[in-house]
Amino acid sequence: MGDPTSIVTALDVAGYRLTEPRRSVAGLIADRTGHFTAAELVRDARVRQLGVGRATIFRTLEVLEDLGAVERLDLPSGEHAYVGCAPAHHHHVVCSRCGLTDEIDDEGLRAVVADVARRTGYRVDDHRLELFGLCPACLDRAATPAATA
Amino acid sequence: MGDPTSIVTALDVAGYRLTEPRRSVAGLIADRTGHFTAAELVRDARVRQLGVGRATIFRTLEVLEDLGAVERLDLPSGEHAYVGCAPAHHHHVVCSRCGLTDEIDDEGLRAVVADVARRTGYRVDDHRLELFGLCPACLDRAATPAATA
DNA sequence: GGCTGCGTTGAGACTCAGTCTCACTTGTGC
DNA sequence: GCACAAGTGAGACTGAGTCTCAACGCAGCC
Repeated sequence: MGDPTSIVTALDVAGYRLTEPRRSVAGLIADRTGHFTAAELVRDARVRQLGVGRATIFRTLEVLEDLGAVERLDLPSGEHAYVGCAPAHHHHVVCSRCGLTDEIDDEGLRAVVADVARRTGYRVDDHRLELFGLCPACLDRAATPAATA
Repeated sequence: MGDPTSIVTALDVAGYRLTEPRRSVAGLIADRTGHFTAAELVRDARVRQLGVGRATIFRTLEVLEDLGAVERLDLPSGEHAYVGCAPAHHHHVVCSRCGLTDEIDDEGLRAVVADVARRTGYRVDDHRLELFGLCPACLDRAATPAATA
């Protein structure tokens, strides 16, 4: 995503302290294009010698998830991953090859959820939709015979 | 769900051996109405003194998931749970209070998925929808003032 | 029914994600 | 600059899930 400022701002606005470790984690997340696991951030922090502890990374991710600055995904493999994203209700389509994610708005799904609620009698409070497939770039690469090796 | 036969049959049809531990696990799953975790099955097996090992329960769940006889859910808490279900593509609505689950067919969602694919350029191969809320029984209970304690 | 091969099993060691505790540090308001 | 609460790092801990390996037992064959 490239810009840690929005994450830092979100923390500031929510009344959290802007500490050095939190800025570092924001930077790590900003440098990620696709989804990432907590373990990957821990590894990144170690490689860059940021001196940020494991516990801090988990805590910061938890705070950022609360703020909606990152969202948690459950990959088909069962892994828990995160993506940096805008703090509004939406869903993600995830490239199974390169890990790139795109945000999808809630528009079409709302009718589906309402329909399910009507048919089952449930009151639906929360929902999660995740789509997995190939992003346009990976589709292109897959279509080019030379690249299939 | 009440009937372990369908699970046992699914194993048989797929060419898996019908062993005593597998029948036991099928029985445990059949006795469950809502979702359950692997850890719960392990506990159940120990309580009923079935002599089924932890590893066997994990392995059997993996096989049954492959066969589509159970499906894995990711609860909002981050826990991995399973539900026994029919081996056809569908989704689940889960009661956050009692854990009851209902199956939803894929009907309305297909258009949403197609629309997302068109707009993002992704080729969507797989998707997962999970709805969380209150089942009709829990809604009733919540509406009865005496029961809200 | 007995034999045999190999798929399956249980026990337990292991890995790894995530949580918790606690003494120490640091950001922020005054 | 100071005080204090929020935040931190280290590391112990927990629990889910995996892996290994010797032993077991199901199912096909005679």
